Amino acid sequence: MDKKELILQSALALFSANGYKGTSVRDIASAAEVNVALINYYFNSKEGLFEKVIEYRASFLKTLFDDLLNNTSLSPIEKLDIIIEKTIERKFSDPGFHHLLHRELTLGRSSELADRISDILLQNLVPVKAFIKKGIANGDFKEVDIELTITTLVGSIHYLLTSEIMARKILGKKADFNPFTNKKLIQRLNEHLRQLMRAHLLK
Amino acid sequence: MDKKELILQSALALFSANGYKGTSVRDIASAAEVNVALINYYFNSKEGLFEKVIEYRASFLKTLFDDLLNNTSLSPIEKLDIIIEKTIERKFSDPGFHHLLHRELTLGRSSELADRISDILLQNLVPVKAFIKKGIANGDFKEVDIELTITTLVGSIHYLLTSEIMARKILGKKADFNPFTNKKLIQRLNEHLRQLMRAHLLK
DNA sequence: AAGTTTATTAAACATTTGTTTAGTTTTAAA
DNA sequence: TTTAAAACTAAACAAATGTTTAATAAACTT
Repeated sequence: MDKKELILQSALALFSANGYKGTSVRDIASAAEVNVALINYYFNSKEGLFEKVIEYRASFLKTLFDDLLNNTSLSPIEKLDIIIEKTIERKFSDPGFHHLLHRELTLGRSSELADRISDILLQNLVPVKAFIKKGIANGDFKEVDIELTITTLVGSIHYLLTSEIMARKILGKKADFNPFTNKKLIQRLNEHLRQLMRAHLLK
Repeated sequence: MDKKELILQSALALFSANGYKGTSVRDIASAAEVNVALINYYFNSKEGLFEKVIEYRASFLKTLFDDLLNNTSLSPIEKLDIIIEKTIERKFSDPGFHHLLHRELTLGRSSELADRISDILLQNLVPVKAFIKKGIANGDFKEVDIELTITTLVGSIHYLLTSEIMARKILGKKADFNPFTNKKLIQRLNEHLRQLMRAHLLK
């Protein structure tokens, strides 16, 4: 198999689990079963690899709301439900990667990287913002604070994914409960956010 | 001044800004202007210092809702507003420390520490949970998903504090806007959450 | 004042870190 | 098949890491 790809995969897994500083290039090389020097050969530096890892994985995150939201056969409520569902799906599909992004974002590190990461996180929010704005203009929605409404939507999901231990404690579950893979929790979150957003947005 | 305290203060600032792995004991010693060996003398190890730092700062976070929520002269709506205000205040009072807690929580590190951190974060949510539960039983509130409602409240605030860059982009602000200290933003967030929670909870 | 604990220090220690070098093997083109 | 580029490797490098040691200074105790 392509060793370059193997390095990217191993690095993604290790960075996600242990953080950037918590992962050594030797850890990565060992996991990918390649020579350490190959990392510098392909990616110049550990930092270079890190950037490529984010680029590599970020492409999976695009869910392209645009088509859905421009579909005129759907009611605003139906569109809202889809937004909620897709946003949950995206975050739950890889909590580790989201942790990675947010961890680096909260550090005082290179603002160029922070800039790129925040762009990745934000790209899916732009069409949602436009959708709510349009809904208000149409009179479908109440005059809410658009930006903070989006923050609430994403923040609710994100906070539940903070950590397994945290989620278990909030929900009052036992140690055998895995919040990151539990289908019932995903459904429960969908119902909560649908209810919340309906009450918040609809007149 | 007490050198032990100086170390704790410097360590808190550096761990908050650069993360646990991103901070060396020499960085801390240098900032506190003490000899490196003093860290091990007082705290045995870097890890030991880290735990003491969290303990040291966590005590500031207790806002004691209990008194407020047991005050019968306040209406449920007034209590709700206070909860929102105090929760925002607490998070905004030290975003760096919250970042520190959450960063370590998302890592696969020692689950004993993760346990303690999640307890710190959760301690203020317990009385809120009881408050909503009581409100539902009284008929003041709708039958909402209590745990996820709390998640929404805290998650909304937390997400806005993810990073300065992120907050600026979400809100469409320029580089000179500091979301962490901006009083207007705090007020705006208060208004948003009041509106949101009223629509969500009240019949 | 003598003795004893506590506070503080400079230096050394053993690992681990990311990176480079200089060489070998493999692949592919001419 | 010769040649050149690409892929890969073992070893070494310099710097940074957390921790310990052995010694000294300061602060109490008796």
